[in-house]
Amino acid sequence: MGRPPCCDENGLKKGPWTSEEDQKLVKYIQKHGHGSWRALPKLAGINRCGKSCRLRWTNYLRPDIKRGKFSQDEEQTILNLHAVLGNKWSAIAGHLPGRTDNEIKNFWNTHLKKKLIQMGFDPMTHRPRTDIFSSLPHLIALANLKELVDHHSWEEQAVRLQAEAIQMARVQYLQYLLQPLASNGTTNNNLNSSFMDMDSTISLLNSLSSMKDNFALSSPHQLDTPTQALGTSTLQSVPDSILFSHLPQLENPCTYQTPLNKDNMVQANEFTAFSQGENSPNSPWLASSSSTPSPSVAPPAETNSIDACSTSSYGGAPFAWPDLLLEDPLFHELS
DNA sequence: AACACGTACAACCGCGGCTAT
DNA sequence: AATAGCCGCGGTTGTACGTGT
Repeated sequence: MGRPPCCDENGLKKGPWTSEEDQKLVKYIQKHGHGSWRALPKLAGINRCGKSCRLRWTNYLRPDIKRGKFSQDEEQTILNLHAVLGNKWSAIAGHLPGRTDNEIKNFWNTHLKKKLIQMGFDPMTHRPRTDIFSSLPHLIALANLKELVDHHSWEEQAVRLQAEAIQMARVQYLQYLLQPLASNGTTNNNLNSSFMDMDSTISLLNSLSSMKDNFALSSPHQLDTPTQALGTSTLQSVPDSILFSHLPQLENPCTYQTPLNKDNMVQANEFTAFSQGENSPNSPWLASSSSTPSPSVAPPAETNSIDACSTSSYGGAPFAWPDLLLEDPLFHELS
């Protein structure tokens, strides 16, 4: 429709509010209520647009606003709600009395988002990230831990880290190769893509766990999936040069799109605990961890659909390699 | 002390939903 | 049914303040 912005009128003030303007606004609303925001500025004697007045009132001047730092409980609630609702700040604010959507949004962008990223989680999906660069802090932490225990040399660590990075790249590339499978003519794309993500995650976990145990780079995992069909040991045969030449093609490799299915929950929780580096009592991803009961929010729809799935098949759909995969030279090297 | 850089947060902008005409 | 206008929301920007060099 292209309605012009309400603040187009010339002569209306913008920018920071003065205490005088605040007083006028508070006084007017206390006496008359805000009524029509568009009409309010004139009636209150404020040289601003109604939108600006509404924002100032709802985000700053409202008497029921709780100022000050967010408590641990509030932080936990925001994390929980964001995992379910996403960036629905007003909906999240509805569960936090006295907090405005703007305040929560700012708190998220300046604190919580960074916190999640530092912990190796995708702040949008709340799931572990597997792309190499976002995982580097974990790899380094892992190497440092190992060093403390075993007193191995820096050179050994470097070799180990390099090997681990290559291993992760392999997993990532495999995930990239398998992406078309998840959307290749079957009826339940969400279901299939969840298998892809889970398998890659488990392969990655196995790789890291194995390294932790004996510096071996991988161990085969007993899952009846295409990932297993290729096998992590087969992955070891991928030449690094080919591998890294493919990496720039990866599109958003860190995103996990679907929840884990219930049959894989044990592995999923292990991975969650592992990824966090410690069993944080405040973990938003562990069901029993919250110190306060989570608000009753309906789970996302796809969570329910996953309940019906099984780890032993792809919903019964006949399996075939997609053309995109068959055309890839690396696929032929792998198989 | 001066500067650069990072952080926090208030405020603005533009879009879309809803409602009245 | 189409249009116009209001309101609320989410994304982005601007700026004050803090910290490190």
